[in-house]
Amino acid sequence: MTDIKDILFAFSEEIRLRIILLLKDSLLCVNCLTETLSLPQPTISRHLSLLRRTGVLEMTKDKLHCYYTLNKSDPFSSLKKDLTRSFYNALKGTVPFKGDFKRLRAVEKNCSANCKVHIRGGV
Amino acid sequence: MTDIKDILFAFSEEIRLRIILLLKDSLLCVNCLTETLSLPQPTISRHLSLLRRTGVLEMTKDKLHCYYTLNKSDPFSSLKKDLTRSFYNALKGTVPFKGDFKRLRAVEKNCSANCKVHIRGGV
DNA sequence: CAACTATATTCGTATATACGGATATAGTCA
DNA sequence: TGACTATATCCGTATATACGAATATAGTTG
Repeated sequence: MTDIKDILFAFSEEIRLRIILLLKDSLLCVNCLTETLSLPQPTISRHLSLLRRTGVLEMTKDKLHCYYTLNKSDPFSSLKKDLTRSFYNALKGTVPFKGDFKRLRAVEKNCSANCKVHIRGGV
Repeated sequence: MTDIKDILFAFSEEIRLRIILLLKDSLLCVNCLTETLSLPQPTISRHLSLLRRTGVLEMTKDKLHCYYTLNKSDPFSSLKKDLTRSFYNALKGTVPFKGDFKRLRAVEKNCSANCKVHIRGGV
């Protein structure tokens, strides 16, 4: 049921875009995202929930942890992939995104869950 | 001064996206856009003004008419180009965009200004 | 069962946005 | 100059959005 308005909305907020780009080649738990972005956990959860409703992300549960990653199989997935790649290429070296990637590397070292960063073959 | 938030905002509204895609390979006056989209003229002007402030569009005046087209020379232009192309490829065949292109062809025939549609070498 | 961890949701508030209608500006032409 | 055309801006209103703090849910472990 995702329509173009939902996609526009999903990609139109900086925090959501930071989340999308962090998940571009990774599978991360909510806690890693929260720490990487240094934002309140409810804020992250709210955005994750919206991105999931919109079909941008998908989530899998494993025991206590909820892992989020890009949803690769939905009607508009090629547009979402394009947008993700476009934003990634344009922004990976800029504030605040560059810092996000750097912080993620530190955060995931202390993570007790099974997050995976830098998955090959991402968008 | 355009920053990423402005770009996100500019591309996040359906009417604005319709305008952007109509201007992808064209140079159009406000009136042609208004008629093509069948929306009140102030609505179109407001969105055009925002898109210009954000650096997505540029405008040139010629006598009575204001012509809008994509702004090809600004800091984030490659991102904007990418986004435009991504949206165009994904949406050109869908409602309401497909109808917009069709209506534009009819509208520009009766246009007394010097609009140019389907410029080669667009984004 | 109790304490703990991970995540989601609710609630109230402040702010932002879009819209239509009316109006303003400004150039053109008879 | 007066009528006309093209476009921009103002204004009030209705709606939507984000946020933080508090709270709820739910699985895990001692």
